[in-house]
Amino acid sequence: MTTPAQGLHPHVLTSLGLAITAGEYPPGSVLRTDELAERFEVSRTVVREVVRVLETMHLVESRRRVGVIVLPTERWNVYDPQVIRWRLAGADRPRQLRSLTVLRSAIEPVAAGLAALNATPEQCRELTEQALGMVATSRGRQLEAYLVHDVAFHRVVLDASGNEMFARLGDVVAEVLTGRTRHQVMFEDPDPAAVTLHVQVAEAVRERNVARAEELTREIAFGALKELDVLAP
Amino acid sequence: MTTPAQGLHPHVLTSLGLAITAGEYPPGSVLRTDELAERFEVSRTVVREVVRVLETMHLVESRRRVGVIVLPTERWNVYDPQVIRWRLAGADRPRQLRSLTVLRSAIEPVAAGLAALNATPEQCRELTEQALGMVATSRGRQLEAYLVHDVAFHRVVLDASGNEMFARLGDVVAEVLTGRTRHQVMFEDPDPAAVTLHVQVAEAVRERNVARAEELTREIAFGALKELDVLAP
DNA sequence: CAGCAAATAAGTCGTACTTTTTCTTCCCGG
DNA sequence: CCGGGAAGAAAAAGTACGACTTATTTGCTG
Repeated sequence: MTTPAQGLHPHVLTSLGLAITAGEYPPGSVLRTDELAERFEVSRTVVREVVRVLETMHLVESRRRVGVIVLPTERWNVYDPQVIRWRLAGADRPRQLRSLTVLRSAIEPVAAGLAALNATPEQCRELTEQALGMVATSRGRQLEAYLVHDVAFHRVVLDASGNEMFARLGDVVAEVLTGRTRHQVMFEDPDPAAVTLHVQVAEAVRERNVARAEELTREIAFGALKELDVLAP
Repeated sequence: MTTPAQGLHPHVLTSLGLAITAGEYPPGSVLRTDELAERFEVSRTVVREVVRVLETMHLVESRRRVGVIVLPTERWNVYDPQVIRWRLAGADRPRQLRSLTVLRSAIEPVAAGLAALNATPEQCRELTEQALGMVATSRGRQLEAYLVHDVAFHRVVLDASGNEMFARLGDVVAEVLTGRTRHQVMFEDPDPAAVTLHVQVAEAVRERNVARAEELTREIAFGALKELDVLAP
């Protein structure tokens, strides 16, 4: 139940973070620092630091004479990679995966367009390489190897966009892709059409074809949405 | 120079956060906790909590026997509202505003499309109301009042999308719009074309016209990009 | 060059004290 | 007799300080 922990703070932080994001403490619940200190067998100092961190994630709010109050989901800092990881580990993983995939479908086409505008030759090369890697590993149950190339590909696109907000979404995309491979129904080899699309995106970026890079990426995103049946019934 | 402060922790946090995001300590700089404690005239306890918070924002990294190391920009949690506010207060405000506007241009059209699909009657009403408010305040130097409606409008769209990742971007959009009004060259009344577009978006959402809502919002975003000349020279 | 020893700064702990906020109680006036 | 408000008590977070632990680096020595 408890994480192995190297360092007390990380241990308590992940334990509490997981518990809260899992809905173990409904919004409005009140925790007390010394109660937590006792429960985790650490000093109040450690608990306080953890609470401060959870507070910046807007998972909780600390009020004098009251305690540490769990905040409703709408307040949570859902872009915090740690929060994302916690939530993906929990029960509403599917819902979370949908939200994030919709986000991807909005961001990645635009990012790809910008990448076609801004990618360095090195990035173009890297992109092509990863796309070819995807082709090479797309058959014969090499899902793990395929995943590595897939993640790398999307990361390069986001980086090459030249927009830092997009670039920082690399981790999120990585989580989504990893989650999909490992937990979704993906006994089959990847869709050949998707693989082809990736190769074509690499091409489009190399040829500085903004509209085409954007449109092709839109198709990839569309595929991902279909896979999770986010689309209307 | 120092913030008024209600509570030591917030004071030290904002001071240090602002200093770091302003580039006052270049990446790789090393701070020591008791040096900071002395400088801010607070106990090491408070400094440690602050450092822990800055650590979750990936502004710094704390290493034993070394100290607190300032991380490079690429590591920063640029989606953290606090970090955004700090950076918008600093020198690279223009660059920041561009990044965020590009992000908006990717997100908001998709959000508007989803809003057309998912908005409640109440949200449709709210949307129309804000759009009309924009019309009413778009002439005669009522920039502040106009801003209120503009912010509210975009917030409703993001909320109505039904996607929590989009919804949480409301604050970011608010910051961008506020920043634009207050610091950009905006002595003129708002562009009438933009105002009309907002009214039309409200219409499209009400009529459940997904494609039209998306396309109109894309035009709004395009206008915002043009305003900051993000577009290619 | 390997390995050991010392120095250093963060990590942890316990306790004492302060401050803010809320709950209780009691008194006064209506 | 009841309501309201002020004074007081209580509870929990916020802050401080000092002692001790532990990991890591540096540098010395064999």
